[in-house]
Amino acid sequence: MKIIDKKSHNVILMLNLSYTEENYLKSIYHLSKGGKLEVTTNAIADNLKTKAASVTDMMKKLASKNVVNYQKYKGVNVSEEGKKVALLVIRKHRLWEVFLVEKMKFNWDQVHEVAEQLEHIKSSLLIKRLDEFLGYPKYDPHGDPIPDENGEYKATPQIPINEINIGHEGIIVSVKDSSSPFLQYLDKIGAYIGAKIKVLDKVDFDGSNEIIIDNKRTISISKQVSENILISES
Amino acid sequence: MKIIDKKSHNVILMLNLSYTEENYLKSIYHLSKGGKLEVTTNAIADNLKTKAASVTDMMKKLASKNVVNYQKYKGVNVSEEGKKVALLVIRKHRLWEVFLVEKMKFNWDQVHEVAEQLEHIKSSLLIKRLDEFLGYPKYDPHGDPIPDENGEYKATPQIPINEINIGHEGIIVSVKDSSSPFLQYLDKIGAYIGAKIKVLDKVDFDGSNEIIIDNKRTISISKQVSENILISES
DNA sequence: TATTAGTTTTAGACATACCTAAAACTAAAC
DNA sequence: GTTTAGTTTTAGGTATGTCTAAAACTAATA
Repeated sequence: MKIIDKKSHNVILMLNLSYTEENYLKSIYHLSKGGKLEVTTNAIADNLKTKAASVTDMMKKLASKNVVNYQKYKGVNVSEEGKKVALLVIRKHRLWEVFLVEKMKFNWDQVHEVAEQLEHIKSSLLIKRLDEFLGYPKYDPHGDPIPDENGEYKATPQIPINEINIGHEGIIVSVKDSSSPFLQYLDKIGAYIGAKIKVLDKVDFDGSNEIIIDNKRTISISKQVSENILISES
Repeated sequence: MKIIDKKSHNVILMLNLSYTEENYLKSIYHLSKGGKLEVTTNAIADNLKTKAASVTDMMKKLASKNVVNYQKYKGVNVSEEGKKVALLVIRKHRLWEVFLVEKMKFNWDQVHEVAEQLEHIKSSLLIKRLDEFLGYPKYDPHGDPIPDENGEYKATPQIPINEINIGHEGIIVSVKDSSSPFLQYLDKIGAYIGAKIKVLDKVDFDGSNEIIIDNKRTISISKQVSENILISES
């Protein structure tokens, strides 16, 4: 269906994609790292827990709708139009995650399944109002950036704790050292991906940092540890 | 799938009904006035804008899942289990409508379409928290009662304005017609759920009613309009 | 009671999204 | 250049929910 936007007089393609088609686009967008890499059939099948043959069928359909660029045996990627769809779904997913954690008091590990459903609700007004209601958040509870209405977002700068200034806070998004002893140490102190960290104090002579985790647990971590925990500042 | 409820030790049938099946149950529940009347195939087809043949197919399927009582040519009704499903969907629909109006600043006439989608989100925790977040509302923005977790609600005696005697007054609790044009008309004349209405005069020859809204605005409404505004007399 | 109009069901198709199994293709090893 | 292992596509089939057209049934009228 082609409709004319009365304001811009541009031709807009009204894409009415199914829940399933939206999920495929989102998967391809993620696997291609935002459209940068070609994605294989098997990678999509693994990601969506389906079979390669089903993926091939869907690629033909999405190609016919011009939301992916697909050539037999040559892999697939999102088209410009498909990228917009994927980014809108991601925007909705992450806004709903913020809503669930901030307003519905969900834990960060309870939000994903429900957000997978909510991301397909079709109402541009709702998304606009939800964004406003939540105070135009830039990051979701996992520290991932929320695309704006135009699909634009800045990649999260990931900063080690030792580079965060006193009083600043953020979310643990990654670790540099993923050895077992280090991860066990993180577990012991109650640090995990998604945990909220605030830097309370920095000790000059040994480079250690005093931090509070999830506004609950105050702890001092060594310079070495603080260099290996990456934070997305908020 | 049968699971055992740890608290009650009762066997619970985990019904995983589709979006479509839920809509059929809701429709049958409404058309049967809460399970009181037998519902015909054509009535369901009209209500869901589908065809009688499709309804028959679905009735067989819902009967096999024990959520409706169905006998060929004899009409259909919700079973006890089906009634629970229908009431949960209605509860979710109405809670989301309150959310959209109170928190998302939607107008009355904008909520229905979106609530039709949101009512199928599967998360009992979300509904519990949403209910809490909204302050345990008893009525939706159209004045319809919201069933509690057990599916119970009290029906308010709702009387159309044309049946209210001269000099009597009450509160608008609901509307029969919830089409966009009608809701916009109500908005225009300053009528809303919760508004105080007093019937000042009734004109016999055309059935129109002269009313005063909130002791401020005196207006004449047609017979048609007065039949579609429901009042709780006080 | 027989007819008939309207309702409901059945039969057979279609689209979506999935599957398995076999065929086609790619790319790397020999 | 062949072989081969792995990937991808095709072919054909399944389940869901829809449809049209025809058959079956109900209930009201003659």
